[in-house]
Amino acid sequence: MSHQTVISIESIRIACRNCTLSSLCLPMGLAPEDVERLDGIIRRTRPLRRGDRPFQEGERFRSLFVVKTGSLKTFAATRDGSEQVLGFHLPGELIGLDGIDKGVHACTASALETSAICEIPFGQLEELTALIPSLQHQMYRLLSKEIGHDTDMLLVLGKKTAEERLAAFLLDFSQRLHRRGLSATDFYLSMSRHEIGNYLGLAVETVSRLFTRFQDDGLVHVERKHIRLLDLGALEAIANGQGPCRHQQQQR
Amino acid sequence: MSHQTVISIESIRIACRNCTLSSLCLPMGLAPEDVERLDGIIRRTRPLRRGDRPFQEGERFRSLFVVKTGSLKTFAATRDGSEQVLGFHLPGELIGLDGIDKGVHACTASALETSAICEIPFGQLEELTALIPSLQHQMYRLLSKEIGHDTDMLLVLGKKTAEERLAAFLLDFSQRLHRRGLSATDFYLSMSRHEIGNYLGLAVETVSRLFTRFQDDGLVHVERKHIRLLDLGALEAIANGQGPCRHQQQQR
DNA sequence: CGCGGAATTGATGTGCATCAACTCGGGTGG
DNA sequence: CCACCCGAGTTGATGCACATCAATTCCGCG
Repeated sequence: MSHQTVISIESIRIACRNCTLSSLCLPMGLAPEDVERLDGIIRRTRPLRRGDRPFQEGERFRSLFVVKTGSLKTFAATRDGSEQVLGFHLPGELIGLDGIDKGVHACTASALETSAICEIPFGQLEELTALIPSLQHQMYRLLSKEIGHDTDMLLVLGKKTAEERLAAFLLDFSQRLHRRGLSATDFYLSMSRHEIGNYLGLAVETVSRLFTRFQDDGLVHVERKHIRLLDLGALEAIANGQGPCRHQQQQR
Repeated sequence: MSHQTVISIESIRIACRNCTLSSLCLPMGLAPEDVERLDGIIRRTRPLRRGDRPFQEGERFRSLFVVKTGSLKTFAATRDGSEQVLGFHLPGELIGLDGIDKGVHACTASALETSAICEIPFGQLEELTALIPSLQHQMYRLLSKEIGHDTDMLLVLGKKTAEERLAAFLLDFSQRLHRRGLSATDFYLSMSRHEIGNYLGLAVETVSRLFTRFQDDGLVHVERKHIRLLDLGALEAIANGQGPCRHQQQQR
């Protein structure tokens, strides 16, 4: 038991470096000693259980967080009581960026399953980025990437039909998993149908119906949270609005 | 005539400083000599006429742009031929941020009217931010602010009804104008109804109908592009989903 | 003055939300 | 270990908000 614990702590250390590496360093190529310095300011936090919240909307912003294992969602409360799911976050992804501006977290993060995250105190990160140009560039890129993803979502919510949205969602998820070395066609969705619907601006029932329709059409195999994508090409066609059931393109 | 030209060039110089000041420096308080250095890398560009495009989707990313006068829209093409308006940009606002990540502009900017903008070569800006911590912080804040605005829009597109969207749009516009020292209740919309509808995920006809309905209800006065907001409180109530015509809150 | 795109207004259709009933699965306690 | 229970998910029936289609009107511009 204690033997296992030692192993697991060590593996977390490694995972922590790896994940920092993958999201902050890898794409730009950071010098090893700089990786060391970055690693020096990262704090390990205790593992999260389903529903645990590393930060909440309105809380003072102090740190960014990197997902190490598991998955989280972020959401914001609307003034009328309900909430909008803003994103689902997989290992290697950075969350909390929207808190930098006002110094207050603009959304809440919640673990969808047992997960591990790293905390990066933002003040220290800023000092470091001023010293390491490539790290600064990487930070700009990450923030910009987040903007790009959000504008993609604007397009989805503003222009796409229900089935286009779900197809786009499945493909996005698939690609992000694939980038982390996991299967692009066989995975588990850690979030509920309700959360998917909320994220996509659809009712739960619509999401459910679409899953069955996609399955009937042989595009996917659905078994509760276990998803297998059977026809990526057809899903892409649907996501891009070239699916079967469009009479003609809506021009709003 | 030549006298006028001299005056106008001088006033552009001043406007250029002012606008840089307002969007990049003012909120953080930058030392005067640093403002000078920032000003040193900013390039004036020739004035834009309606439809001119400072940058286009797919083009190599080199610079950010600050709106000095007038207004622009940004939009992205969807794979099926239509386009999604991503935002409208007023004096003092920074555009092009979404190009940093991939080094390629992710959207196209287009002037809605005769406008003036400044170009900020991003490479030089990066060098400068590494030297001036408060400027670096300001850049992080600006990028984060953009993310925050996008997530606000996600909420609008994902959860709100047509009238909530238009009310939210008018209020957002009003507040942004007010922050630049203009009237919050009396202004001109430089974009067409079609562009508003596209931005809000609505058909032109719906936008038009809502304008007349709001006018009939005494909330606004509409005269083509000239808008006067008559009841900010009621508009806010509508934008927040507490408007009159909701039977009960939808819980998707 | 007359043309053409933008905006408005009305009539009709439909995609998806909503309401409702039922099934499934997994966790709990007896 | 099984019966129960409760939330998650599915499926069907209905309604409505908004898109779409169509017909004017309005305004800017040549």
